[in-house]
Amino acid sequence: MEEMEIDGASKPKACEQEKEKGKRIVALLVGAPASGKSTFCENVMRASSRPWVRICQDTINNGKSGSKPQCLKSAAASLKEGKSVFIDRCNLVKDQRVDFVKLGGAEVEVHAVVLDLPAKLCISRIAKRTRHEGNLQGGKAAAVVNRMLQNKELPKLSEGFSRITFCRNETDVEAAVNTYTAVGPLDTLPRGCFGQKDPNAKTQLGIMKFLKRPHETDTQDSVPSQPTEEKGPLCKTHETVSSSSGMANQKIKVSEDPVPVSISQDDSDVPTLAFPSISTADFQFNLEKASDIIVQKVEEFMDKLGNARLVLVDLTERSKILSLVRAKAAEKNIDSKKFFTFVGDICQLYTKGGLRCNVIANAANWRLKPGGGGVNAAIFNAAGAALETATMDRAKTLHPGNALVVPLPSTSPLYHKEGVTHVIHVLGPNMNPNRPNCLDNDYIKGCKVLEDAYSSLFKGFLSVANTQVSFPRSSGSISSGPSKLENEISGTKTKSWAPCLQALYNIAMQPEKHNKQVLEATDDIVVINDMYPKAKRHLLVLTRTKGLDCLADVRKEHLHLLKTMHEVGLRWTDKFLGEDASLVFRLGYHSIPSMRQLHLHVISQDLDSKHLKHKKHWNSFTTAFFRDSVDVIEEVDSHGKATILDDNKLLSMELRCHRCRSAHPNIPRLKSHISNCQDPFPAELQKKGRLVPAQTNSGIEPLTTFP
DNA sequence: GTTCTAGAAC
DNA sequence: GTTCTAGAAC
Repeated sequence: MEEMEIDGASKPKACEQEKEKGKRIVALLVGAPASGKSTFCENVMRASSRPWVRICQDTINNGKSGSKPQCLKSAAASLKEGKSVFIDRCNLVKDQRVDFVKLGGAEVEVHAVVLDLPAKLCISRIAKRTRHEGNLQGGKAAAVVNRMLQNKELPKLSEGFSRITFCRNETDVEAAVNTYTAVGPLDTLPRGCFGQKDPNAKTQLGIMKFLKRPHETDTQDSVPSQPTEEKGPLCKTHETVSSSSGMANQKIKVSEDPVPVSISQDDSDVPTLAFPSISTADFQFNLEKASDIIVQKVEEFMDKLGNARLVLVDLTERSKILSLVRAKAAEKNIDSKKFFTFVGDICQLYTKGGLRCNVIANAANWRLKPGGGGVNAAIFNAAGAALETATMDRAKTLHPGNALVVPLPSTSPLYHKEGVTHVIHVLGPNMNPNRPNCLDNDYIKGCKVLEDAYSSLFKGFLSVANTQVSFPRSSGSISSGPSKLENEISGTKTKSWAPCLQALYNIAMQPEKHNKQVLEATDDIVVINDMYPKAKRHLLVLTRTKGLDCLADVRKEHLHLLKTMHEVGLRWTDKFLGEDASLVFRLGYHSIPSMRQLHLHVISQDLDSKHLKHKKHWNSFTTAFFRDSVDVIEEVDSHGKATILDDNKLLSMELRCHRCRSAHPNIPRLKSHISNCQDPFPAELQKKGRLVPAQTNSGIEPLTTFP
């Protein structure tokens, strides 16, 4: 069909049909390692309507690094298919670029995008990438990056580029991403040099685009105003109620035309947290009590807010919680500039409501996963995969009363459409018996948890508000707070080991269906052998309580259960010790388990098993990551919850013998050591019955049992 | 949770 | 060349 040659050295000929497609683009990324080249490509490709292909020398060879000719060949082939290509390799000197420039022709224009970021930023990113490996990559990386940058030759138009974009900081990069994202299949970009390099440079499109009101942008997904498509109550409620009392709904007109009406120009820079009422929807928390708590907590935080604002949001003006809160806030004379209620969709506050909120709160579930309904589903939906990834990078679970601040990657639609820079997940108390951790109408506990939830939320917001400018400005003097670095997170990986994650849960729920594995079952617990024992004897005591998935979920009401599990575990150690008196046992929980459903490990301290293969296996049983059952019981008894040591460092710590504490370079050497080490266990372990030996040897305190 | 494997470490 | 690990994939 098409006749052009794919040999990189010969320029492709245009044929008539192709003119209709618009010109293809070869965009050479130019930048040091970790300057963000791949991220740039991914960010553009995620949202662009133009067919792009990223040609990455590091992965072109079936995921392995390949050669320049391979890249050239692949680029030519993609161009032939009508696609535009990103050349994702350093391209720091002219010689490395020249062959790619030759791909250009009548129907193919060649661009350079220069990610000329500070060397120290690239180096720190590399260090970050490899830090957990515990080697000295950081130092080496610094030398490599510095040397590469010393020899760099910035591209010039005279090399044959029709357009060069220089990015000197992350704001420039964002702008360039926006610019390239907006180039549709038939569009072209202005020719020339853009960015600070050229004094005659025109202002970059990207920044202007952002500063325009959203309906004016020409991004691919902006559609003509069609109010009939709107789903939320906003389209029915055209004007929010304003009361003449001290506390009012912010007076915003929402017309048929979804053009936002700014409250005032100044407001766009005010750090603003929009939050839904926590726990009052699906979790069925009493509205009166909830509104009291909201107002009380808002009042507490009022004088810490500075110029920041809090906005309680609900979908409908008939919202009971909004009117309750409004009335109570008015009663307390709370400054309505700093705190007000707002009717609208929390995912479209700016585009549909004209309200700028740089931070929004999500009424999350304990797993921090999308789904369910209501606000959680809506926010994850609107924010895209980037939020899910960014969230999972920070935490896997959240327990009631807590909040988790997640900087929103700039790739998220919520970021570029709504100006949301952070999402704060909050989990409140649950009064709905059909949801996990139901408090069974215990409002004493419930109110405490809800108070904690709002405190955590507002604290999280303040930490964000204090460290960043809420919205990009035209001046280019954007303060790049610490959170900016987080935009590096690239995000489409999703984890899908759900089936094995559920295995323990399934057994606990239906032990009768797992006869072969179950050693013992009562109404409260199930005992099984660990499927991959990490010692001669290793079994698990599972709770059968629904919604009790891990140690973080454990509260005082589970104290009796914890004691039962411990007693059952001890009973099994008796049996094993009768068979082999040389064994010593330890009973405890992993701080963050991999598998769902709270389970107590009962594990012999030989730690002699072919299944113990990795550092994290070893460290999960021999560092503070392993929480001794006796300690957990004591902590839950006295503080209502157990200490969770959720620190990846613990699992990647150096390998040390659990008896003599000597360090070993790798698992095989460690194993060979422990097979001979006869040292006594550390004194710490010999206290409080953390160790369970055959009999009470001298020096080891008697077992702790729980009546 | 395990398995697989590239590439680092030796 | 062989051993070992970390990370991806499942």
